[in-house]
Amino acid sequence: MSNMSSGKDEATPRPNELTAAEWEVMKVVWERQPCSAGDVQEALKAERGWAYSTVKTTMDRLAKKGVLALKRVRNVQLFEARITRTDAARGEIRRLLDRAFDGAVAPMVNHLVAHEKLAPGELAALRRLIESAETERNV
Amino acid sequence: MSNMSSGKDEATPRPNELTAAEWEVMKVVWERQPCSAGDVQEALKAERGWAYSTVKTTMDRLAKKGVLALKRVRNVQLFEARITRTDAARGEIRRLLDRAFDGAVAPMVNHLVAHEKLAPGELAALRRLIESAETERNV
DNA sequence: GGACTTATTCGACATTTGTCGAACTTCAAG
DNA sequence: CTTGAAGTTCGACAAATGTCGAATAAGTCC
Repeated sequence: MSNMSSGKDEATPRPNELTAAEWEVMKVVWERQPCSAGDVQEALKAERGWAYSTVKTTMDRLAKKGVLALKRVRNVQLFEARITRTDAARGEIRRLLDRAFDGAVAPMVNHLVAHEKLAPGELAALRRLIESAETERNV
Repeated sequence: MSNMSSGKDEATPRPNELTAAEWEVMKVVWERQPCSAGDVQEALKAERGWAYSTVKTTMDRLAKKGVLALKRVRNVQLFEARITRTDAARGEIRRLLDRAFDGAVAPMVNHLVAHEKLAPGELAALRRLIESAETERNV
């Protein structure tokens, strides 16, 4: 017992988990890929005061992890995401789900709805979303 | 500028974030607190093969962080949680929310409902939960 | 070609986390 | 008091993360 997903291993044996810093740069990459380390550093200069090398190191590690693809054009390296933001989010959620909610989705959503602030309209939107999900199931 | 905190630093300046290992021991503590490091090690012996010192170190760090309270009884130390599991979950969710969803709750719930597997009944339960939340708002 | 501007490469360092083992302190008994 | 078992303290270590700066390599322009 205690197994996992039915075999389907590709180039990413271990789940793609991004660290805080990695998320920061990935967000920029997803927005303006393909882009160079300089582009990202530029974009983040305001919020984070990261030095070029900090950003570059993070991106290199990301590339080593297979999260970013890299190709050179002239003397510049252009990075592109190998995973979508949704994929990354899913990995993150899985981790949280396992760590804090023993893998159960419902309790987590429950917690979100019960303890986090949701704008009035968001609740309605969520209800609609769930309703459509239910309908989908019953079709 | 940027920062004039009306001096109010106590024991928990920064949000309580627990690491994977810490969650593991905290889950046990929440279940059978007050308890000793030995108790926790015992309880986790099956799943994790952790040595006593591993568990103890983790608990000490937790205590240092202020997440666990400690009192001695004779020559034994008994630990007790200073935060509830819900608090911890909230901290975890906040972190994920900020990291991956730019702080927006709705997109996260959306993702959960749309991409994670939910048992048929769970959707209904969730819908009910949301409905009651909506009602609460309108009362 | 030389001077500049840009990127890139590498290696470093401080922290945090995951994991321990060895040495030492206490108690309760014999 | 002597002996153990049970518990505690400390210090270590490797790997992962956050962050850089200095030394290099590559183009660009006159």
